[in-house]
Amino acid sequence: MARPREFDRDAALKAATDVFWSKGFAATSTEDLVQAMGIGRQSFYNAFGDKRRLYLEALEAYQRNATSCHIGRLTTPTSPLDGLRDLLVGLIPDDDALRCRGCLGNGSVGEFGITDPELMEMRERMIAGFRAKVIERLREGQRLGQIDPEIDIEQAASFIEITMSGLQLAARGGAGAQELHALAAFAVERFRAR
Amino acid sequence: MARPREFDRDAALKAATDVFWSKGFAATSTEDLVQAMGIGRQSFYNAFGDKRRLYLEALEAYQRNATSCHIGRLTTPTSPLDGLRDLLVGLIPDDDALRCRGCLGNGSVGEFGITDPELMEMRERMIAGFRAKVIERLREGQRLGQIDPEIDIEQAASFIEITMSGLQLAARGGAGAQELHALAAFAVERFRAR
DNA sequence: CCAATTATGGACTGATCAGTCAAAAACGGA
DNA sequence: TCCGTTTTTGACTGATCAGTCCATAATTGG
Repeated sequence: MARPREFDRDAALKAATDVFWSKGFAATSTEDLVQAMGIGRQSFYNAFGDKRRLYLEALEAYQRNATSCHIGRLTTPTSPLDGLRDLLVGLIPDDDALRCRGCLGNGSVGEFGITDPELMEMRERMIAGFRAKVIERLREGQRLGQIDPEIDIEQAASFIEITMSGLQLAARGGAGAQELHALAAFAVERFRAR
Repeated sequence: MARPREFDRDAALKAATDVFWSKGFAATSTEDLVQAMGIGRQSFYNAFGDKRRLYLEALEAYQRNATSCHIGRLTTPTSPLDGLRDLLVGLIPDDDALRCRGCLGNGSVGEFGITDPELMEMRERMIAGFRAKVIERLREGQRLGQIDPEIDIEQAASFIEITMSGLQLAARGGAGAQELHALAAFAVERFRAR
């Protein structure tokens, strides 16, 4: 019916994601993008709309994937506290080049703050399911007597979230893998019942 | 000897800081800056070098001031745990417009990561004294039996730092003052000896 | 009052920005 | 083979970017 697209859309999206991830939105030019994606300018606009739409699509796919990984790490271990530790430790890649990119989602918060309603809507949409899983695991930990029964679960969940942000921002700032892994374990240990 | 400058350099620097703080480096144009600073273009370049030098100067002054405020809050209360709580709670302004700007230093980490050696040097220089004060207060807390003696002080200090980052990033993302104050208190409470 | 020096305002620079246009090319269906 | 549709290519757009130039203004020491 029509000429087929020559490039792999998903691969191009991934390449674009990597550029945004490393450099942020504002510092990334469309030239950077088409270069990294290996496609022509018009193909770029045909397939992805414009720079902002591409960013939104990249961020959405990134968050979806990241959340799924997080939930996997959180729920796989038998013990709730182990799950929480795997969640936090698993945020921090051993590979320097990966780790020092930090988190695209946090980058988006830092760059746009509350200025973009569409981004805020996306954040809320993405966080909800994940947060529910964290709460579930925290409750389970309290039920098993592994987590301090004095702790307020909602606050603990928020605390896990900001700890994730803090770890990832430290990673972007150049902190070492070993140090951050230890710090992740330290944070989880603060929940343990004694 | 020569014509005196007509504007207040410190006030102009403060105005520039506010713009960088809200929008980040890349998204701020020199036009934004001269507008906010209320000075002419040439005066801008005469007095501050260029956009990057101005950013470095703004960030340095910001960090110096912020660190001094943090240390004040940390050391004023008699009780170490109260000092740590004041430190974290004091990060979060009640005023919405202030709070949702987050922290310029964290913004710089998010925007530049490890790509700018001059920024990394500044970060290390700024963190050192503050971290020492946190460690001092933590040790005092352990000595007084207020802080869990099992806790490793170095890790606890790093943990305080990432908690600060996490809180400020959440503030930039639009989290409420009450929620973040409670979260700050929650974090400190994790240290208490029982 | 003049000379030296610095500050100011506004026009100007080439580079880069995001995004568009038009024509050629590659396909499937008739 | 030819048509309708979409992709590709590369040139092109006006806007904005960071930074400079220059003529004029304001100041102080001589």
